Amino acid sequence: MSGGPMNGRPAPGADDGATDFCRSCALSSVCAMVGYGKPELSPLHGLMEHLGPYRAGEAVFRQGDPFEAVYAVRAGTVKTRQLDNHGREHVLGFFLPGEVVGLDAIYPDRFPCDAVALDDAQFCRFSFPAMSALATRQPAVQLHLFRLISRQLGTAARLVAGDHSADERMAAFLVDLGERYAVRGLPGTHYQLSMSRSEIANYLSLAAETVSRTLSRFRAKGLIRIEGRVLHLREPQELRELGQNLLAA
Amino acid sequence: MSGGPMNGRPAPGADDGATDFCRSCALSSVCAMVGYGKPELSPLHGLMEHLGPYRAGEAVFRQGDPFEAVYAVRAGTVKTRQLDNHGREHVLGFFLPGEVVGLDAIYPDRFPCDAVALDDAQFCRFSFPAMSALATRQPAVQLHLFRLISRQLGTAARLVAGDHSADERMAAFLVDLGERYAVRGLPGTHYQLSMSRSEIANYLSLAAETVSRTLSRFRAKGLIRIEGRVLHLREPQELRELGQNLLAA
DNA sequence: GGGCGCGCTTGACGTGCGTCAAAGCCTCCG
DNA sequence: CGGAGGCTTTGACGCACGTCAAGCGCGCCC
Repeated sequence: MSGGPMNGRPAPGADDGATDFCRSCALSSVCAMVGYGKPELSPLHGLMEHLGPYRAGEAVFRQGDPFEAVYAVRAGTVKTRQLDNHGREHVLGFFLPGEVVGLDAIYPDRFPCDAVALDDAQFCRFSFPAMSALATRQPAVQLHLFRLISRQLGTAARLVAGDHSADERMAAFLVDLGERYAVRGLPGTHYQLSMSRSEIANYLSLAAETVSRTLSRFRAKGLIRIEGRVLHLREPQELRELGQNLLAA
Repeated sequence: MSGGPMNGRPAPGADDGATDFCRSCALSSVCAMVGYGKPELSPLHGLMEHLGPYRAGEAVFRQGDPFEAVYAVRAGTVKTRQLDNHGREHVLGFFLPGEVVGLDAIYPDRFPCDAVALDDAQFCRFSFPAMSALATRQPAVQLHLFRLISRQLGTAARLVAGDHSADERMAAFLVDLGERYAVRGLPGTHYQLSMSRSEIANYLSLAAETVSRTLSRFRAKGLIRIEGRVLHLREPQELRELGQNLLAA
């Protein structure tokens, strides 16, 4: 399953083999609700459309853009980032295939951050008005959306709470990424870090040098193995304990 | 206005004079929608009920409790906190009158944290199933709820992003509190800190000593004045600049 | 009223991580 | 194939903030 290549650019609404992938998407229930895979129905038209591919570095949306839709990652990886009034970048998060970007834009009605592809990436764009309308007719969809936003809120809160050492942060980051891949059916102990060290550092509020040192220390202890940008978690359990205060129960 | 005592324990659904206060509540539109203030309708029954008063230190809900309702602060102040697996407390947030606690419980369907009164406090408890049902019938309520959760998400994200000095954090904290009071129609430059120094410290990921020192320094610079637990912002603009990277635009 | 305890403040000291600097490695492009 | 520039690693050093400790003020309760 993990080896299945993503089809280049499937026709929207068609049963294109990507439904395999879609099963693990956070918005799959929305697509299912409107009859995805049954092209003859296809009320998906106007609700969802495919976007991309984007190249590494390209922006899907930008800070200040009016909010009209949320984006499910279909393939590749994205980061969200804000630029502060000194022009410094702050990485808010990384999003893997199956995850949803843009939920923090609902309130201000504008995107509070850029979303930038870290590698070749594709998206499913869900019109928010259309999805809201669907949600009023389908309580299950409404609840699903409530839960989706609430979940990100819980995650964010956990990260805010407490000052944590570089080791804790780094271990939690690696385990968290692994678990998020695992949820989508990919190997959770063997994955590609598509973000640079300094992006990781920025996200974790550390210096890039500290990230590098910490990884070296983890490697020396036999906790991980690194080959280029591919990461092996050799002692996931031990890493999990290191980062336990930052991780979900 | 700030001096007006809150009625002890008004009858649910009755127009009890608290409607004045209610105008500034984040869930006022929900109450308005079901005809609050028109006792003869009162479908509020089953949707909302009054809770309290609670004494300082009492818990409104606890980590692990099943999620059934969200709570709007009616009077007083609450903190939310988690206990990690070493038994250490992590303060997640403080909630003022008019603000809503418990939105992060929707996803896990359990409260991820305790909510503890910091002083005498009262609440409006909104049954979540009832509110969801209302939301499917009233798209405006649905949107309002989406926005409410999304707003907290944006706030949390801003706090996560970046490592900030004690001065930045502290200044942002004070200004933020002031602005939140101001939104509810209370003086934003002259308010009571109902939380202890160590609770502030915990929330900001600082040591209590650092909070104390930072406040002393602010006082020495003439930025604030402190009388007991009452705080005056004497140079709100300067404080705002100090903490600008942590504050909303 | 008097003593006890807790919260707050202030000082002295230690340390984790940021900063600066230099060197190795990979990629891309001429 | 070779050079340049960016990413990564590693070392040396300094600083902001945590930790430890002592003293103070206030409220609470006996």
